[in-house]
Amino acid sequence: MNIGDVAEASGLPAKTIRYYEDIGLVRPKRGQNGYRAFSEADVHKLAFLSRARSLGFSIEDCRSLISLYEDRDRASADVRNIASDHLDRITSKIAELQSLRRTLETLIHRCHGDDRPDCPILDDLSGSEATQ
Amino acid sequence: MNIGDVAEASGLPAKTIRYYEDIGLVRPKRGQNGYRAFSEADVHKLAFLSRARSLGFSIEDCRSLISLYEDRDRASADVRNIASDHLDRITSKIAELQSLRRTLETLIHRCHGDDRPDCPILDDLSGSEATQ
DNA sequence: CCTTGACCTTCCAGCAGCTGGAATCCCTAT
DNA sequence: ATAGGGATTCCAGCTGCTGGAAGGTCAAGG
Repeated sequence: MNIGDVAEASGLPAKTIRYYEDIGLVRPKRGQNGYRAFSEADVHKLAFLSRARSLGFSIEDCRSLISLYEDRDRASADVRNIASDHLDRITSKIAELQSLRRTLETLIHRCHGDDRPDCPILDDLSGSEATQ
Repeated sequence: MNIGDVAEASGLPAKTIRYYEDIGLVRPKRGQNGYRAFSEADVHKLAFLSRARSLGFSIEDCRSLISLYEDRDRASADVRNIASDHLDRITSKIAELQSLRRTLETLIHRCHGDDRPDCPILDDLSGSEATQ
């Protein structure tokens, strides 16, 4: 299977697949013409990567997940730990963004948003203590 | 004022301040010794940047915000638009992360997390349709 | 006067995870 | 023979810094 077909099958751009080869996530064979020749297992792995990346796992997480996937003697706890850590990071990111959102909402709410220069948003940014 | 003092005063690392000069956000003068010589206005601007960045505004947003800040004839609507767009981006990012979080929570919840290899998380990633 | 140490300078490289583009090669069909 | 649609490599760039090397500067102490 050539890279274009694999791209279609896995949902990843060809560029990304080449990149994944670069960093050692997949190791397709090569034909006589120098083209990458992907096996079904390669395609499956790339689909796995596509799904894991879409769930926000880092490349390094993906590396670990794949090696666990390929290890028939794995402990599911190892997988769960990776996922839990990831979940924790997402949870704190959400909290952080929600805090930003609250602040921004307050500032935007206070600003008239008309053609006059008076602006509580800029006041806040410039450190004027005009809170209220 | 030397860069170290400004770093302290603005809350930005010296490296970052140099970087901001590189990309034209500040333009401190230079002393005979080649050291950057920051004015009070520079320090104020850097504090502004520090605050704006901590609110998640992009560098390009900051550029716009600063030019609005320095424009006495600005319309507060322009400021508010930048902030609103930013807020929208944050809001959709939050939604995206929350959706990820729900998925991950479900998967993690289903996984025993013991020393056996059986793992619904990997099943999901590998595309097995074992939903349930 | 010399040294030490804390500062400052520039420049180059690297982080994550791709993505775009150029130059070139290969394969198939007409 | 040629045209097109693949494929290949390699280099650069995105965001926003950050670390590190190699060197210049300054103030204080011996």
